[in-house]
Amino acid sequence: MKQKITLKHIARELEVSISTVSKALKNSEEISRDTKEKVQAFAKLYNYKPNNIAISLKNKRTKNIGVIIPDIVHHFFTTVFRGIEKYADSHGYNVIVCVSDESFDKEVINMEMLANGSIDGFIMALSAETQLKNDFNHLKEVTEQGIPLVLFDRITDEIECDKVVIDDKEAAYQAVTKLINNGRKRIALITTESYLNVSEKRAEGYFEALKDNGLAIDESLVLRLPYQYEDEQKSGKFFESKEIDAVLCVNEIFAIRCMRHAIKKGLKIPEDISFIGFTDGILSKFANPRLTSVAQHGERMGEIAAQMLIEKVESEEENETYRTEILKSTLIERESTIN
Amino acid sequence: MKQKITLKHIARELEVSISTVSKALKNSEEISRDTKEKVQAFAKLYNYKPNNIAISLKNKRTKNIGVIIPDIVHHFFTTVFRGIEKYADSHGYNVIVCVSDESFDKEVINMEMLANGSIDGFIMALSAETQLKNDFNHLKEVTEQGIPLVLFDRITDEIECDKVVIDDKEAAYQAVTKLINNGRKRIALITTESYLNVSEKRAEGYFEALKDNGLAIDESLVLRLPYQYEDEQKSGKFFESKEIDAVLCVNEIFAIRCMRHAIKKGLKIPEDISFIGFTDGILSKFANPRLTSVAQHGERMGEIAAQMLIEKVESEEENETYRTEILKSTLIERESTIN
DNA sequence: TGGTGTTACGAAAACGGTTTCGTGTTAATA
DNA sequence: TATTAACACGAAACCGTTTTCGTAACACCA
Repeated sequence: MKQKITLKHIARELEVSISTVSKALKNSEEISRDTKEKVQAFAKLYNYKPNNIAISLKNKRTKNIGVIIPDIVHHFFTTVFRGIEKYADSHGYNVIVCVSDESFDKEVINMEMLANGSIDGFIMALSAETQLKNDFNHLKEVTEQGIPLVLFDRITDEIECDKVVIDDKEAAYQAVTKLINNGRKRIALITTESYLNVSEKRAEGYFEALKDNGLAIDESLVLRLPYQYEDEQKSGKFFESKEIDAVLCVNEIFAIRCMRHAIKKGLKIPEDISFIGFTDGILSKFANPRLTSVAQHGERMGEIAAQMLIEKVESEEENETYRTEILKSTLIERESTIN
Repeated sequence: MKQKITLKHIARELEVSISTVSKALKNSEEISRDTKEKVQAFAKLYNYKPNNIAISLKNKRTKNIGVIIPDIVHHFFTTVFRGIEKYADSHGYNVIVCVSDESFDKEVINMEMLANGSIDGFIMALSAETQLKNDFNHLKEVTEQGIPLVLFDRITDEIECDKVVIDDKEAAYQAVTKLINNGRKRIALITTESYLNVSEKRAEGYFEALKDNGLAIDESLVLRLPYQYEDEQKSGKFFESKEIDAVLCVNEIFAIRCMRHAIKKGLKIPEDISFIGFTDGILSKFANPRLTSVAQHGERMGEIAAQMLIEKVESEEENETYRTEILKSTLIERESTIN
């Protein structure tokens, strides 16, 4: 087993001091040509690479970013993660991921773990439970310690920090407006049961668009489903019993499932009933019919989050100004709506 | 900004030595009841948490696992990752993810980066480019340094280390056999162009099943597509020109796309033509018709990989025995085949 | 010859912990 | 009373770096 070589080894071997080796490797002016060449040659020969941990301890900078997300088998989060990783990697940072599993406790534990020196800053999307409990002390503690934090998608107003979101309300508004312009009158909203910031925003946009276009708000056209629903009974009944000519779903899975119900009922998509989903993921693209969907530009979101974080991490002064970046979403029109 | 408190602070405040504080916090026998209580109370009050980096440096153990995968926006890898994260988390380990983006160079750079002290071991799936180049020096270097390595899914025989795979060949064999038992005679294989270990194995199983069942091997029924293909021309033509009654696809995207071609051609699934895909992901489940697919049990795979790695990391002796775990895959039958 | 300035290097502190070993104080024992 | 053991703690080394500061050796100049 080849042992990793350290400054100490080089120093001993070349009969110079550790400081000399360290300086020689950094091409310091202090060291003579001869010595530098000797040291550098030796280091290259034995493939010396400084120990990251030691450097982290010394510099009090780890070059690690902590990412905490509710789930990883989830297209949108994965997309954001890719953006984060991409930006981080190209700027010399590594990414440590923790999955909160929508659990408040796991979120807290993971944060505390990472906050003890493992990372230089956090990027996170709140777990459903955290949003429900409305308890953000763990975030507060971290920011009070001066650890930069960037929130994305699932955010809260209670914490002052940088944030990146998409214009959920606006996106829903536009989507519903489009449906109305296509002549749709009875537009359903399929949303989540549990309290999620984003779902609420989308619902707001839905209601506002109806109102602004002079359509009555009919609460019976709003269906709330469990976030991870497997049981199709509830949505099945909904489709059987209602007369609907368009549907806005807050995610693509809801949309795909509901399209099935519609097809089973004998409805033609998009002629009899139109569908628009959120999260323009793999399902929207490959569904049959292909689903018109609100693209959230997750990768861009991740890049922006990473950029915001790294800027804060690397800025010397404690900049107490935070910004919230609002990304424009895009409606990707496909076969489930009339063009 | 609340500064993080260290042993030194506590020692100064309580007018004892750093060693005493350290021992008191670990409930050492050496320290008197009084002192221990005093120190522990103080530590709790100021919410003292040891610095991970310092501990890592001292122990030469980071409690971090490095995971290098070709892509993260990819259902199977994500699933494996979830298994890894889950097991790691429950055993006190954090996970650092790097994405190789199917690039050899990125894989090498990321590995070297992490190998300098950041992690205790690696779990990885090789990039396509690495498999093509057949260059595994970076893996060799790492293992020679005594850093444990577990390979999953995209593996190589050139490196001695723990491995986890599914029985790709067997799975393909079973799938094709099933199609044959359903009376299918002209079974196509849609696979990848680039060299991927797994695709080759699946092709082997396909051929062997045909042979064992007395069906002629017709190379014109094998279609090779670029890994990330967007252009549907090639597969479109293939379906137009061939008489086929069943298709085995090495991933679900290929399957979904090809089902579209078949439907467009006026074929009925599964009556006229059956489809089986690999990677039982979200697409298989929600496709229309739902796709019969080989479940690779990614999460289980990740758990096993993590378990193997952590065992190696924590075992004192340099155990030079490696094992290859072969997971059984499962054929999930849905609407795209006849039951 | 004494003073000054370079040059080239080493000692040591620091980052924040853990751990070994030495030692002063007290109490028990011969 | 002298010896010994137990107790409770501190000093210091160590992990692998970086960086500040001190200084030996030499050259140069007046």
